[in-house]
Amino acid sequence: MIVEVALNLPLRNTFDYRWPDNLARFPEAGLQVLVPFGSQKKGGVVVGVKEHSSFARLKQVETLVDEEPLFSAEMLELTKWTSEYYFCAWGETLNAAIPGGLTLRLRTTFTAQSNSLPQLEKLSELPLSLIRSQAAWTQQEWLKCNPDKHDHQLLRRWLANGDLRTTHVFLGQKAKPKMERWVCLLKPDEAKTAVKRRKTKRQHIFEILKENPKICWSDIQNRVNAPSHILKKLKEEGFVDFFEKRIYRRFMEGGLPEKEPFQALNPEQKFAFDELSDSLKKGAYRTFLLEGVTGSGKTEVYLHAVRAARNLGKSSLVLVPEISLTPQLVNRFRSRFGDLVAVLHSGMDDGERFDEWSRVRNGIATIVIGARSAVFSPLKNLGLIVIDEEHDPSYKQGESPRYHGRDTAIYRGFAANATVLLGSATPSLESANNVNNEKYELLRLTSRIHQVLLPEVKLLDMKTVQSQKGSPYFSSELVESLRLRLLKKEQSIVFLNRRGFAPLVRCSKCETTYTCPNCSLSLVYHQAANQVRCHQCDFIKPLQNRCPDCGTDHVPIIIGTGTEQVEENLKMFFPEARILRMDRDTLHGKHALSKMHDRIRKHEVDIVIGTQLVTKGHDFPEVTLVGVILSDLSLNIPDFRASERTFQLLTQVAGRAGRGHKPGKVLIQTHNPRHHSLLCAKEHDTTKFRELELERRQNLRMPPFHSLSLIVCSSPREERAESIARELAEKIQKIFSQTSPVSHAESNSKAETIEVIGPIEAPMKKLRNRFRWQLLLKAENVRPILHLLKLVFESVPSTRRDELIQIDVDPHNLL
DNA sequence: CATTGCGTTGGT
DNA sequence: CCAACGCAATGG
Repeated sequence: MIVEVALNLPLRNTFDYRWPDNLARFPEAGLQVLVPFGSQKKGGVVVGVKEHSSFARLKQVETLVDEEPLFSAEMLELTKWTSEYYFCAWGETLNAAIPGGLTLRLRTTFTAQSNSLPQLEKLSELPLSLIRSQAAWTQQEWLKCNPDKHDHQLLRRWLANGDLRTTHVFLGQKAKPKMERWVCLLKPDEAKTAVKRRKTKRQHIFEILKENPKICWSDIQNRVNAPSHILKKLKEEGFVDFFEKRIYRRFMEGGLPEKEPFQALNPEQKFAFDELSDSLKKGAYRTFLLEGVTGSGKTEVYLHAVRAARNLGKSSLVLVPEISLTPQLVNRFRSRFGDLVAVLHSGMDDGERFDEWSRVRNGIATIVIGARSAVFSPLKNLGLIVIDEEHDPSYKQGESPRYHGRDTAIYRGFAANATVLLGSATPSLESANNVNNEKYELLRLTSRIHQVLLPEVKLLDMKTVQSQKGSPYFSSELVESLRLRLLKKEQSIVFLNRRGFAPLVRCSKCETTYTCPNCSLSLVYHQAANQVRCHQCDFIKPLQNRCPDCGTDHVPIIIGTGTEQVEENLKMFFPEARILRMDRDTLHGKHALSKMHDRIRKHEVDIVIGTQLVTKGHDFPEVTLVGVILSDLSLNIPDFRASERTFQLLTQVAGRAGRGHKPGKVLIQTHNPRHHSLLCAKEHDTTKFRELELERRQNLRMPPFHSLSLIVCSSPREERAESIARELAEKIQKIFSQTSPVSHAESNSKAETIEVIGPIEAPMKKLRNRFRWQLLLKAENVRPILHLLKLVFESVPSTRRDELIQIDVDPHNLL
């Protein structure tokens, strides 16, 4: 038999291998295997089994990793669709679909072929001592010695001359099932040697076993001191037997939360639920968009829908943006469904994630709640998919495979005849448009539960409003409102979507702003560390009183503001207030975010200042004021989605105000008080915003009315990035002209026309020392674009080792 | 992506 | 003359 294997490489094709007889089982699609590849070995997944191959000389599969397929037919189909739609290698998607701990690990070892390697003494110190001490060493050990350029050169020469050989050893997977040893009683101790006054340990063990005929080894050890040799003896004598039992590591602290009853639904929730329940019963694919303001009880609808699916014997998948995946949310599900819930997110370690994933695969857990990649979780008999905060940009993966979690989930739902429920207070325009097109059905929750009113929103025009003494970034009205909340012992949130102290640093002499040496970006000043940092790469430099450009000693000028500075200002205005800054710089450790949420809920802080992090997470009932500083930041980004993003951020953060019984107030400081994003956010008018923005998008010929794909060419050399992009553009033009007159006429029908924008320099011209040029493809439909991409990349354009062509279908970041 | 082989350059 | 490097192809 011959198998087709998909490898985790950016290659469009699969590779055929012979299936040797000595493997433990017959070939089957979905099995994970280790195969020889060129002079190396690679992990891969069997995606097809066949009898003939068009290749004459086939190598054979080397190792079968597990006797059970890692992927079901359904998952193979879903990952295949994902890689075709997002134009990436199947193997890459397969790799993204499994928990990281299951990726196959290989070790490369170098072995010296003779006692003396030529020119050994030329090595630098550390590598030399390594090689002197051992004749074989691993690549890891070698890299640990920090070999320099010449050391690498020498190594390569040895390999070329045959002085050194490399071998690749298969190490298996990092994550392994955790086993526990159990003891079970086979027969009671006949010889009742109860002569002695004190119980022997042996008798004690028998007593325990009499109570619990099957018990964990460590439980016995906890109750009887050091019984391991006694237990071994008992086994030899045939009284007991040992067996191994798999245990599942859990990320959640503590046990299960207390069981909580389902809340009664209000009429709107009930209507939405009935629709969902109806659809679940019919078992045909349908997608609903549940639009409901913050606090309108969307989660309760999700919970009821999950229960309805469960009552039908169906499993449920709940997708949530990474940062809203807090214990509060998870506990709401766990308090209703207990251990049927599996949680998958990036904060877990490999073992935990592997175990949660295994619980899903083994059918122990039938409800998954997780971030983007959970869309690939191995649920069987899927009935319901919920995508919470459907509009959230974090659903789009920034690196290959560049899939959109929501759109992939919808495809999965379609393929599985499931009911899909998208939830948001501020639906994406894509989804809004799909409602208009009748692809989705709209469900609405218009009132906040407990009759809480929507907060009053006020726009403060920073051009006319009086600003606070001491800080040009605060209006006196915001400061006074904050003061009032402090007096009333109520909480406030100040939102500013920029971290650090100040976004610009300038030399007072030559007036140049400090820029990142690796990226075309300004360096951001961070006061706590007295450093300037690049927010795109890892560049960090202490701030010195010497200009890096002109070299003169001077005091740098700091321009603009960030969360760090706002925190400092607030401390100055309100020395006695308890202030919490919440941004990526204050977030340390895996439970940091939920700890901060806890502190806010316990009213241990008065004012929270933060970036987007404060817009998510769960309700803080005591917050009655939200202030937004520089609300125009997201508006000024040169991206067609800037106004959508701004509207969503403002609505989201405004929704933080007034969730308890006290009415909330929102103050938005802006320089664009007439912009529709701000005006609609002020009026809580998502419908109007949608209408205006959809019209704008139609005029711009942008999504959701047109489909985009972005091709980014990057190289350390600027002219190469440009020439690759130009080469691609030429190739595209050639394909356009080659299309035969007939099909060209067809393709000239409006729906098939593809517009090529570029090649142009990317807005962020340089990133991490790579220059970037881009091409944007635009058409009314994705299909012709995908077809074109296929033709263009049929023959791979020649790129060098350090050059890249990245393709992003439905891009969400055009910078 | 990593490796390999080939043709060029460049220095001895 | 070989070594070093850039470049393109290849992997089953």
